[in-house]
Amino acid sequence: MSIPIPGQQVRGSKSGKPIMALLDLLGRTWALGVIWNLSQGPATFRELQQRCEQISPSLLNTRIKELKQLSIIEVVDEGYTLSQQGVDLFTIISPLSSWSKDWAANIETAKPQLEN
Amino acid sequence: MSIPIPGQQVRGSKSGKPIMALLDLLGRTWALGVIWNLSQGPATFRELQQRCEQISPSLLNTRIKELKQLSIIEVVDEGYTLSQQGVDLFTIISPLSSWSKDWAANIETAKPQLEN
DNA sequence: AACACTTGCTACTAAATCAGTAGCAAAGTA
DNA sequence: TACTTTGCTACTGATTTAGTAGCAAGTGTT
Repeated sequence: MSIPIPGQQVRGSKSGKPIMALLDLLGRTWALGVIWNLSQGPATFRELQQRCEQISPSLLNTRIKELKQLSIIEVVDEGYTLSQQGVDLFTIISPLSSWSKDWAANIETAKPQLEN
Repeated sequence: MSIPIPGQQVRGSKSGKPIMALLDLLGRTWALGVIWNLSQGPATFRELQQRCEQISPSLLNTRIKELKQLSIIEVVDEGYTLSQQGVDLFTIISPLSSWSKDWAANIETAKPQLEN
C-alpha cells in the first residue's frame, strides 16, 4: 500500500494535486473514522481500536502509519493524537455530523420513493 | 456491496449512527471524488468519467447508484447533478481544497524528517 | 433503409485492500 | 518470578477496486 503523498501520483489520480491525494487518503476505510475518534482526545493504540469499534489491529496500524507520516496525527505520551493540522482538518469536517442527521431524517422521509 | 443507510449497520459499524453511515459512504473509493467533480456542474455519465480521470465505468456506476439512492446526487436532463443535499455537503467539504494545499506545503517542508 | 457514432451501462478477470483471528515481544505490576 | 497489559505483526479468506471489452439503445447522416 502506498501513501498518497501530495505532489505525486496517487491511487486513481495521476495529477498529483494535493486535493486528490487528500481524497485518496480520506477515501480509505476508517481513515475518516480514526480522525473523527481522535478528535475526542488522545488515545492509546488499544483504546483507539475500541473507539473505532474493534477495527482490526493490522488495519489500524496501517492507517496510523499513513496519517502519522502525513502529519495528521502524531505520537505523544498518552498515545496518538491529532496534530495541529489534524485538528484543523477535523474542524473543517466536523459539520458533517449535523449534516448527516438532517440527511438521515430526509432519507427516512423519502424512503417510499427509494424502491424505484 | 451494501449501501450505508443511516439507521442501519454499515461496514465496520454496528451503531447505526448517521455519521458512521456517512463516513462509510465517503470512505469508498471515488465517492468524494465524484461529489467533488459534480460540484463543477451537471455531467453525463461519460463526462463524469472523464472528470474522474477515466474511473472505470463499473465503479462509477456503483458509486452513482449509491449516491443517487442516498439522495446526494440526482438525475436531470443534462445527466447527473448534486442534489440540494449534495450541494450542502459539498459546501462543508470544499475548504478541504485550501487545507490540502497548506498541508502539501507543510509536508514538503517536513520531508527531510519523513525518513524516520 | 443502412451505416456510423455516441452514450449509458454490464460483464468479466486480476490485483489490491480489508476483516478477523492468533499470538508474540516488551514493558509494567503484583 | 509470574501475571497483565500494550503495541503490533502475521496470516487467511472475503470484499472491493482497477482495467478492459463490448453491447443495446438512441441519434444523426446519406
